[in-house]
Amino acid sequence: MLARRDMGKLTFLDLVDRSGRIQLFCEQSVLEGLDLDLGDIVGAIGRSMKTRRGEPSLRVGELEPLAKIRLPLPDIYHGLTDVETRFRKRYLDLLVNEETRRDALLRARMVSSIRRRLDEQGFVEVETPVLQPRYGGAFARPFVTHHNELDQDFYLRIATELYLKRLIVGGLERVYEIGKDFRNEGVSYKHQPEFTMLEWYEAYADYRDTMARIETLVEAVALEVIGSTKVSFRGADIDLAAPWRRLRLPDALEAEGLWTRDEAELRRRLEARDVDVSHDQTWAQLIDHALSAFIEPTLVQPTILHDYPIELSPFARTTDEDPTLVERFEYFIGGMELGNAFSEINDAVDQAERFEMQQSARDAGDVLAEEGDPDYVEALSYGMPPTGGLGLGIDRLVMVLTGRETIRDVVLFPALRSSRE
RNA sequence: GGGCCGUUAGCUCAGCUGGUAGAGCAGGGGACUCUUAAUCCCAAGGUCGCAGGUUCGAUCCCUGCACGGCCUACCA
Repeated sequence: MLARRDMGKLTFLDLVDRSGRIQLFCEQSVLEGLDLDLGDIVGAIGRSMKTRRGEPSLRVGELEPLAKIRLPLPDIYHGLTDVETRFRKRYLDLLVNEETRRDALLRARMVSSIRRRLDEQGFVEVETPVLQPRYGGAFARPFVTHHNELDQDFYLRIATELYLKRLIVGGLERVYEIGKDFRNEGVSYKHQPEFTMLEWYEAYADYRDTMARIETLVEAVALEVIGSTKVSFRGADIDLAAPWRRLRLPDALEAEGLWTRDEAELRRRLEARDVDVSHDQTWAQLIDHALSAFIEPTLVQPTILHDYPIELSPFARTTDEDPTLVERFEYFIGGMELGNAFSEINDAVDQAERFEMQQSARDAGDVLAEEGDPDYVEALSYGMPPTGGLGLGIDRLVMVLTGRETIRDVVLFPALRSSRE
């Protein structure tokens, strides 16, 4: 019960639930002996009617209190705007801000739409370990925890990649997982320490098949969930309809005058553009930096950026034309990376060599470069079919579909520092 | 990590040049049989984020701290 208008012997109440709002029309006798406050939960039985002003209402015959509010509700008219309170007490945000409720439901519909479509396309949903003895599948710092009985440290997964591909080795052929990944890094409008990731792996597919699958998936999900492929995000009008623009990464950098294999030269060119490259130890890190500073922000309409340097991509197979490039793409919407995909390396020897390349990068000071995973290499030794794999940041797609500008708005309980109370 | 900004009643917000704080909503009491941000009357509601400092006097000026926001840096 979120509004009450007393007219002497007549009382109008607004009852709100997930399905919307209905006005209750109560005569004095119905409310006799009841102590009703805004925020109370009540059940009402009555007949539908229209008031003189034409408002559809329920003429209440019986009103039953179901739950008593004990603390005052935030201002219904102004809503709850204090950002910190909205995040810490999301239940209040949901109670008084309709858009919050709407977007929470939209997220749920989006995830089930994705799930349903993948299921229909022959994918099998699986669950892989969150606690992993070694972490991999992404360049990120992990959270570490400890198992007492086993007396062993575990990492909270930064990706599901390496376990899912073991399932491809095992013959499941099309698998996916939707779950939380954990990365022990900074927070921003598009980063949270725990976030929801979709990864799928498809045997007998390559990155071109995967491009088609993701762009048609996003298009279909948008149509189903918001009824349109057109969205407004961060001040831009965006059309999610397939096919998406394709752009080779070397071409994109070349157009900016930033495509060179010469590390020192690339460093000079970036410095000339006032980029702080002091933290970048390797050519790969410099390229990555150039990409995020000069290319990513320009990719507002959905864009598939493909053919990455081998140094950035320890799990992607090389292109047929150029052994220094791999069959990998990232896709961007609204100047934000939504996900990453590639034709997987399916040869154990190739994979072992890539881990060695990554070890060299670590030795050169890139602390995020992949550590090897001998157990994974062993799995590949039993033969993995050619496979297309993809990751999708679920939270970020929710941002795009809802038009919310920060990831904290699409995660119900975002990570905040504890307040000392 | 750095810079800037914010924190006043349960909520939304005022508060001038330093003189111990106001409103609306919610909550309490009252009037009203068609309201819908209902209206009207009455009363109540405060560790001005926390701790110091300057001052005769601090919500206001200064310092530190906490939490939050934006930018930046870091970051698949």
